[in-house]
Amino acid sequence: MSTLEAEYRLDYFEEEGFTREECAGCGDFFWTRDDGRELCGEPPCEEYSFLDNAGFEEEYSLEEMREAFLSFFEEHDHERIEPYPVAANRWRDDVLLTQASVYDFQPLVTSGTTPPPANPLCISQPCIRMQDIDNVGKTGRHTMAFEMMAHHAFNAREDLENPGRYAYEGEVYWKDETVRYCDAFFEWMGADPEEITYIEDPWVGGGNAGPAIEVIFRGAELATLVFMSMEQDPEGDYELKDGNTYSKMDTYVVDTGYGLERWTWVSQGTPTVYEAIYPDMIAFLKENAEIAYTDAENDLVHRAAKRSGNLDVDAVTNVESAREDIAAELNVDTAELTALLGPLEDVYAIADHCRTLAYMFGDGIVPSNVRTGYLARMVLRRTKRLCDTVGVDAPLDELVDMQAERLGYGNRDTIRDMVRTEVEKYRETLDRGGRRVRQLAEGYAERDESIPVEELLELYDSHGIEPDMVQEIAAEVGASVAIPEDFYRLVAERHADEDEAAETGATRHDGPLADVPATDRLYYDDPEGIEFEAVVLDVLERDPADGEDGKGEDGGDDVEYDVVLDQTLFYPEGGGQPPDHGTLRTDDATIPVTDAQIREGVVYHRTSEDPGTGEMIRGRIDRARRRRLMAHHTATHIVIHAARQVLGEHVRQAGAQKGTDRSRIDLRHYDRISREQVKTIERQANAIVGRNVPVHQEWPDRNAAEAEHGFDLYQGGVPPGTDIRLIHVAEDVQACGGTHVGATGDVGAIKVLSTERVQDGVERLSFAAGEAAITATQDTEDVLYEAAATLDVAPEEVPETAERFFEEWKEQGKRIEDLNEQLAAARVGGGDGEEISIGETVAVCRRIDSGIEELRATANAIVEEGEIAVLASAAGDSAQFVVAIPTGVEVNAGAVVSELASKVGGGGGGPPDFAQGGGPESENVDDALDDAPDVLRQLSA
RNA sequence: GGGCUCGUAGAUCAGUGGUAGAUCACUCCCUUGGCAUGGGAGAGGCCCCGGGUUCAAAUCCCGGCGAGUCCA
Repeated sequence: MSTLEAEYRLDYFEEEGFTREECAGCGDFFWTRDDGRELCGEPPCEEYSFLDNAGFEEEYSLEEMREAFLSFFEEHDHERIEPYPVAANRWRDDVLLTQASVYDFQPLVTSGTTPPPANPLCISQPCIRMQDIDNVGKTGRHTMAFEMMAHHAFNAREDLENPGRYAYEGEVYWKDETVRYCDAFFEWMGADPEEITYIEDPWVGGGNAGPAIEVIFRGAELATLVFMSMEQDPEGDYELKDGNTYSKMDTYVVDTGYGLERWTWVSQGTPTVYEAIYPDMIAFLKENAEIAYTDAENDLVHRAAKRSGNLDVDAVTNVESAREDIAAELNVDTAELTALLGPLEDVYAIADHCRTLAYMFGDGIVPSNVRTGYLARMVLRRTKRLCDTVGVDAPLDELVDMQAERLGYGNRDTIRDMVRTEVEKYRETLDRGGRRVRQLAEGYAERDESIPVEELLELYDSHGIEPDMVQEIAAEVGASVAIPEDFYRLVAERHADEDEAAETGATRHDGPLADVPATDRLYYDDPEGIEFEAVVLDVLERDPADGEDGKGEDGGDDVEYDVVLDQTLFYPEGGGQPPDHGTLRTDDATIPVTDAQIREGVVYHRTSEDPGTGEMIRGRIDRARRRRLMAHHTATHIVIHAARQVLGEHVRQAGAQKGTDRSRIDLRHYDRISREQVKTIERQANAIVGRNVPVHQEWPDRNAAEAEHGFDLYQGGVPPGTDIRLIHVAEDVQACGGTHVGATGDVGAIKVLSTERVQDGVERLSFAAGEAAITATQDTEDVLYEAAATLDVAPEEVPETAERFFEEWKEQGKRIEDLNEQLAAARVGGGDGEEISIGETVAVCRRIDSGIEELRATANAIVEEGEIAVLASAAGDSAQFVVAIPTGVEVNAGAVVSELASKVGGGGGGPPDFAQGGGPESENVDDALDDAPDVLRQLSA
């Protein structure tokens, strides 16, 4: 086993006269030019010493600092790269948000699968870290949004047998040069090199590891230099701090991070980072919230802020107790300090959160109740609450726009629209929640109970109502409530036993793998091709147990095969496009292909017969099926393009499935799609079809393609590789591996069939293309014609007629009710039936074979006369009874009904004055009714 | 992706298997010179849709549609 100590003995340190010291405070090893130095320089061993004592030659704004860094590295042979979106889930599915510059290059570049956009490169990457959200504003140095400036180099070992297997070759630079660049940048900025310390701090994360160095200057960690060079390996020689063993990789990556905000702050030496990075916005917010301090207060705030900046946040988890310590140190009352600092902290947080929101919405995140959309919603609501608390009355969309403008986003109108929509939704949630809580709290107040914790959890979990809000409203109506300390832990407990759903793999091929070269796929060069010749390279028998649970039309136990060819026209399932079907013909047989899957470049053709390895076959694909699939695939691109034109550029594909009869795409959008919008989308889509422009493909270098078309290329995921396939449909360009028609006119027609809200923020559009569009339209028309025939009117009269019928139906219902009452009144006193005396009351026992409504009405009428009603019916399949008792008569109607109903094999009940019941044996109704007088007498006794 | 909650008059909501309700809004009448108001009467419901259980479903069960919310 080996530790990483040797990894830090750099020639550069040697040449520059550095010495290795052990920190007297924390015991970490560090490198310094100052050989008398005992402490590593990082809090808590030392305090920030740049506050009111700027560390560089000049003060820099955020923009100036970014430019200084990037141009410095540009001058030193790095290529400047445009930042990636903050929504990292647009190119990787293991994380939601971009949290570091290296995220941009994971996993495809760091693994060597795909070349980097430049090598070496420098970048300033916007990042969002939600973990620190509670500290933002309070500690003086935490921000949720930040830019990580970085220089990266991607290296591959030079002694590899097969260097061509990685997308980059050889070493660009490694540890010595990295530290040299960092050191040089400090010097260029005018920092005193004696003050810099390089702390040894091995890095481990996500299955990778390597030596790493923290760069400390005046108490602040200004950079981290990570040398990603190892991967987890049970056989590995290096045991690292996570207890796992690691071994060296073939590729190794320089991963650095220089916090733009920190550097800007240190250059200015302001008490908090926020004042250094958003001076204008903070001034605006302070004025808007009418925060003004006297000189004495200002001085106190200033001194407190300096102390906050010095807090070690790892050690101080509780902001409250930290505040007490500061108050004690400054010799002021804690409450007074809180009252003074609270609004300021809120203002800081608002500025930071608005920047976060600008990044999120600017990079195309749409608010929703899942994934990144949910995070955006949480941040937005939190920000809105902060604004309300501190008294900022400027509309939130305006505040976010201030940051969006500063960040140079071009879609500011959409951003504002999304913020406004979200604020409105939040307001509705608060209204709804407020009413619910008020009602609930009043109930508990009346019973003089306090609101239980379970209720609080329910309010939060199911209705999004924060405990604070419950407390506020409870206080108004005089109900008590205790919020437990560990409230959010209890929430987490509620969600503890939810199981994760398994991810569906990229391919459904689950059989054994063939050891053959990648299949030559002919469908890209010959999209119209139907027939081809090929050699059978391998035939793999499938385990019947692996089969698709007997769904195959061929029946249960038949053996199935995966046939591997040297080349094929069969399109394997992928990118939401189903596989081709067709046949393989040998000299003696024509074998149907029912599925085609691809795995590691090899296409597997599913058959129920073995064509024989080594045989020459003629393949033929099902032309009609393929044409329909191609039409739907091209139509998908057209519909997305049209939807973006109609709904906005933020619209992106969140999933798609093509079919032969209909296809669907899920679109990220922050509102329901109206009928009018659907019509416009349909019109625009068909206009593209009508223009009949050629659909063409190209295979450009991915980085060139990204530079030209941006990240919106990847509607359906990011493909690996150096070159990517682009499909141009009119003005629309997408990275796509599917098959397409030759020109938009070949799509024929596009008909949107339905919209459905699949999640908040995701709308599903179903549509049909070509022949299928005609069929779908005909189906819809059939429905209309059928309805028209039933109503015996012309189709165009259907809506009006349906409305009239509905109105008449309602009228008639009322009329029937009315007549029932009249009929009931007329029945009273007259007619057949038995009238008997129960004590001093007359009881009417009568059979009326009609509906229950009529029975009830009649019973009511009889009761009004002061008489007991016992009515029976055997009109339907079953017997029904209604018993009504006038007030003042001591007979329980429920008991009577129950007794009578038992004679027809059923039951019944109801309130003592009016009960109903019945049973299935309608032939016994008369017998039961005959017994009624006895029953009444018995029960009145 | 998963969990939870909700869907009843135009609006807000009661209604735990037995005759569909309240408040506001609406219409009309009375009170007043007019307004605020006060008094009275009335109209307004496929109880989201479809199945199931039951003598009986707004109510219980299953499915769908619509809305909200929390978690990763």
